[in-house]
This record gives sequence, C-alpha cells and structure tokens, in this order.
Amino acid sequence: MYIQTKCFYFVFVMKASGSRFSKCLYFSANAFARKVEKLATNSWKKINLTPSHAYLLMTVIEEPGVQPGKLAEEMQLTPSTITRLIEKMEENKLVVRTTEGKVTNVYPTPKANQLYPQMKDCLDEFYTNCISILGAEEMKRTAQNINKLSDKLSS
Amino acid sequence: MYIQTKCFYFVFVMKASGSRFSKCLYFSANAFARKVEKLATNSWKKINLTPSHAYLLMTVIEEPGVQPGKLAEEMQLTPSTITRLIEKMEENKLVVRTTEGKVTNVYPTPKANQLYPQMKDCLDEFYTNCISILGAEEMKRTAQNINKLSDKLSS
DNA sequence: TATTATTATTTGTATATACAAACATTAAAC
DNA sequence: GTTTAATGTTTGTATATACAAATAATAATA
Repeated sequence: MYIQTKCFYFVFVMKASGSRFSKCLYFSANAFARKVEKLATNSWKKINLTPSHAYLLMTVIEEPGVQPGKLAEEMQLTPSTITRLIEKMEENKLVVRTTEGKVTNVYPTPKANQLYPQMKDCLDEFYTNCISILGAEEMKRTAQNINKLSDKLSS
Repeated sequence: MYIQTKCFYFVFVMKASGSRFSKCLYFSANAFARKVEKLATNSWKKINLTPSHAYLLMTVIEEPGVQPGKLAEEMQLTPSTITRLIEKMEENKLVVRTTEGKVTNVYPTPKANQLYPQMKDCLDEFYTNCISILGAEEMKRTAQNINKLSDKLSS
C-alpha cells in the first residue's frame, strides 16, 4: 500500500511471499526484476542515466564501434529496442553512429569517455547495495541460477 | 542474433551466462523476467489477454469488489498501473468499476466469469510449460528464492 | 549475371509500467 | 466546527520494451 504525504510516497509493500501469486514464476520474476531495477535506477540517477542506458554505454565504451546487433545479443534485448536506446543517447551526445552499407557502428563520444569512471562508481555502488541487502553469496548464487534458467528458456 | 525469414523472427539468443553482464543482478533479473513474460504471454494469447491483465482479472473474479489499492498490493504494482490496467479491461468489457466516496470497487462482468475456466487452463498450460522447460523442483525453488529476495528488497 | 535469400538496421505502432501531481473524500486535531 | 492530515484513486507525462513490417545492402544460387 502506498502512503502519501506531502506528495512523497512511502511504500508499504505486501510481501511477495504472501501474495496470491507467489508460486507463479511470471509474477515472482517480474516483481523481483522491478525491484532490482529500482535499486539500479537509484544508483545511476546521480549521473542521469537509466540502467539500460548505462549498461549499453559501458559496452560501447569498452568496445568502441560495436554494432547494434551485437549489443542486442549481449544485452538480450531486441534490435529495435537497441535502436531506440541509441537514438536517445545520441540526443544526449553520449554516442555517435556511423553507417556504411548495412553495417552500423556505435562509438562513444568524449563526453561518454569522461563519464566512464563515474559509471564504474555507480556500478560499484549498485553492487554494494545489492550485497548489503541480499548478501554477497545469496546474490551471486541467485544471479547464476537465474542465468541458468534464462538459458533454458531461450533454447 | 535475430534471423528473419519471411517476416518471422527466429531467435538465436546469446546465453545469459556468457554475457558481459552475467554477474549483474540487474541484468539477470530483467532478462529472466522478459523471458518468463514471453512464455506467459504465449499461454494467454489464445484468450487474448496479456499476463498482467489475466492475473488482475483472476483476482477480481476470485474477490469481486476488490479495491484498486488491494490489487496494487497483491500484484506489487503501483496504483496508477492498476488504474491503467482496469481502464483497458473496462474497454474490453471484462470488469466494471463503481465508485462511492473515495472507494472504488472492481467487479467482473459475466463475460469475465464465463472466461474463468479458460483462464485456469491457460494458467495450467503456463505452469506445465515452465515445468517441462525448467523442471518442477527448480521452478518451485527459484520462485521461493526470488520471493525471499524480493521481500528483502522492499523493506 | 539475374534473381532470390539472408542479414543488419530502422520505423510504425502498441504495450506495460512508473513517478509526480491532482482530486476527492474521510479522519484527526485543535 | 474549522482546519489540517491522511487516504484512495486517477491523470499527465515519460520510459523501456516489443512485434511486425520496411529498408537497404550483401551473399548465394540458378
């Protein structure tokens, strides 16, 4: 339940484990993802990036010239989603695109490269938060387990 | 990578466990949720419902007159999202809303009640699919684990 | 070489979701 | 009893994401 005071919302969330749908993986997986997303969003807010922009940008910086298709694979998003993310980041002068023939290459701008250390800090902060809330071992094990199941789901 | 043939896309997805971000819970949780969502979407497509509409509708049928706030708690979505879902389902003549004072009650229509057995079938199909891909034990354990972590994240 | 199939990317359109703010109603406090 | 706080819901606006179709370029094949 949302309790709102002076236009701020403090969240009293029902426990996932008590929900009518707690046994349903659709429900669990989505609710969990939204919460992790929120945590990540907070970590990257200070440099004004959403988590997906941040991850895409880190990849572009670490692999300058990377193609959208490759980004889609790595991030497990559709090509169209990648195009949309890139468009947004081009507006914000964080990446540039060059197209030759059917191939597009994405490069970081100097502004993006300058931002890189701060991005690393945000990532660290996110991990630190995760670990302090979930525990290091628990987090690692869960990520591994989820990846394993993800792989099963995509074949 | 997406391979498209005659306007159909067959997906060769990079393994989550091989991704640059495989250790990151933001990434894992989201990618996993998207895949589970897809599986669920397929199960409910035959009765033309998205998973979130389906879950909301099942709750409304099982608890006629339930209030949006309660739905938000149970589904762990924000009140505004619930409002939007209800609007959509009102258009489709699956629920009706009555408002008295500040309280709103949501009721299923006869059409919705008629659909209920089929919804149960879709849910069953979804579970069956999950189990056949992930294994019954694995699925159960994962849902429990994810719920536990969800709870930790929301306090 | 001409035609066909494949590949990489983008566009049009639609969805679910959220935050912040706005309403409207009820409860509390003074 | 009037003002203030709390509550339940909805709206305005913005986001990420996806599917299907469209482009455009290259590769394969006949």
